[in-house]
Amino acid sequence: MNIVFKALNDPTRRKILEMLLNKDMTAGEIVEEFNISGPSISHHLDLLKQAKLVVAEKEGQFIYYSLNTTVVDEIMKWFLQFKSKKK
Amino acid sequence: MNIVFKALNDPTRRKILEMLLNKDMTAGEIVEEFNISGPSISHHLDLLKQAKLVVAEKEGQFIYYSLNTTVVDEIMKWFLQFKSKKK
DNA sequence: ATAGTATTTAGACATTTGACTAAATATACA
DNA sequence: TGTATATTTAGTCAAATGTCTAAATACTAT
Repeated sequence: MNIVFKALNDPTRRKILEMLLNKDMTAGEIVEEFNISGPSISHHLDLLKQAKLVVAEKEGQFIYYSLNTTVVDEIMKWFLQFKSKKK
Repeated sequence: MNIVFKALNDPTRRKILEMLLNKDMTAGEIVEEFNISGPSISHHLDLLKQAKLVVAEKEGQFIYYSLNTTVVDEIMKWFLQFKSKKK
């Protein structure tokens, strides 16, 4: 839980998640979308991976990143308790 | 948006939100629930206030904190785009 | 007015974070 | 084998974060 909120607490990482909504991407393709060095993006991807928000799959010399939306369900559950609050 | 994710990225602050689900509380009452100094809790409350996740209302010498769940709707919307992802 | 309670503000400090460059690893291909 | 490409790991550094104590502010009541 902690790690998920941490992973989401960064605009770059949230942007990456949104980009992956459209299509799976290699680390290199993701890097091209930002004015941030490769190693920095790699670090962001690592955090997203730790939070299980993305999955990495090696394909030849590329590594494809894709969304793993199952963790979103868990987070949503946490938020839902606030939605059902009686006023 | 940024400030909301930031506010949520701390176990103490999330715990405070959960506590406020049950009842409105004064800063002092909240402090009693943690092994953290008053000023530190005050700072956490300030962040939650900035994110508009809580509302503070002065009542005599006390300040009552209560949930403001409308921001939750906005966050939920952000998460929903990932729920509707086709596989 | 004075003292006591509730809370915040200010300032200091250690830890965490996000960025960078340089180096390491892994794969592809000539 | 040797070189180019893709990506990560390692190490450094400045800025942000969470904690604390001390001091300031605001209200209550004697």
